[in-house]
Amino acid sequence: MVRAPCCGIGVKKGPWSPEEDEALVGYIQRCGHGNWRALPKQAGLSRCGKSCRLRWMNYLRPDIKRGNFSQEEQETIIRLHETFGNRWSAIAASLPGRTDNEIKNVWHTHLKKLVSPNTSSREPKKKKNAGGSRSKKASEPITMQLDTDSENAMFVSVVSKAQSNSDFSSCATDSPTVSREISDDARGSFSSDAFPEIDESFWLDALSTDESAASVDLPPVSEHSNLLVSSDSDDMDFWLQVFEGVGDLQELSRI
DNA sequence: AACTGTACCAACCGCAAGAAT
DNA sequence: AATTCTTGCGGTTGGTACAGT
Repeated sequence: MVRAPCCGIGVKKGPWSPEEDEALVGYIQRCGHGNWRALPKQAGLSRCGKSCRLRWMNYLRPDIKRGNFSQEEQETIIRLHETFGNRWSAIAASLPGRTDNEIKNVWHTHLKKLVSPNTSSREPKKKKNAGGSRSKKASEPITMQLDTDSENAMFVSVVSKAQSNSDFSSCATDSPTVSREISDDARGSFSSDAFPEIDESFWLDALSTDESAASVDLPPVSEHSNLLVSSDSDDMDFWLQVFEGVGDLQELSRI
């Protein structure tokens, strides 16, 4: 079968400008994204639909949670990677607000180093930055601490001495509001400068009025837990506790 | 202060699956 | 049933910031 070329000549590539973001967000807010291929033309963008979709899904979506990954999220990724391998979308489905692309990046830049190199069998191929690099941050001593006493007894704390208060904040555990703050900060200049009119209410409105936006809402975490552990009942209790904890944090972060 | 190398992240590319015709 | 179209996914790359020398 012949696949139509994604991007024709004259289609812009590279980083998105604030104006383009604004056009894309504005269009999706008004009309949704029923047809990604037709969207760029209708929105007045010189981008291919694929690029628009990626930008929306990975950055502009209102439910994106930006900022550092909490220890719980990191641990969840590690454990889910044990189950799913490189099925990033499946892992992302269990981490509300996180994108597969972001998880993939975090895995390759941080978490992969935490697990045994032997687990690379799950990764079919890799050609770039295959170790041997002089690490500034991630190669700091890492401790995997199993907490057997606290309420979060099933969490394995992944702690980097250098990252504990830099790369990876403990936002989700320290304060449920911090992730929101980080998210807002991390949205960068366009949301606060180029998009002064887009505030929290905008995203809430977009979520409530745009059915397409609503379609990306993730089902309750507890539903995922059933799927996740269906093949490994030994982990059932673990994941129930993990996702209950994450779910609670998500709820709190919305307050 | 300048240079070099690494880490990080956003974005692109190609493939595959599912939907539509 | 076959073909075409669209979307979604995973792998990979390029640019930038920053730490180390």
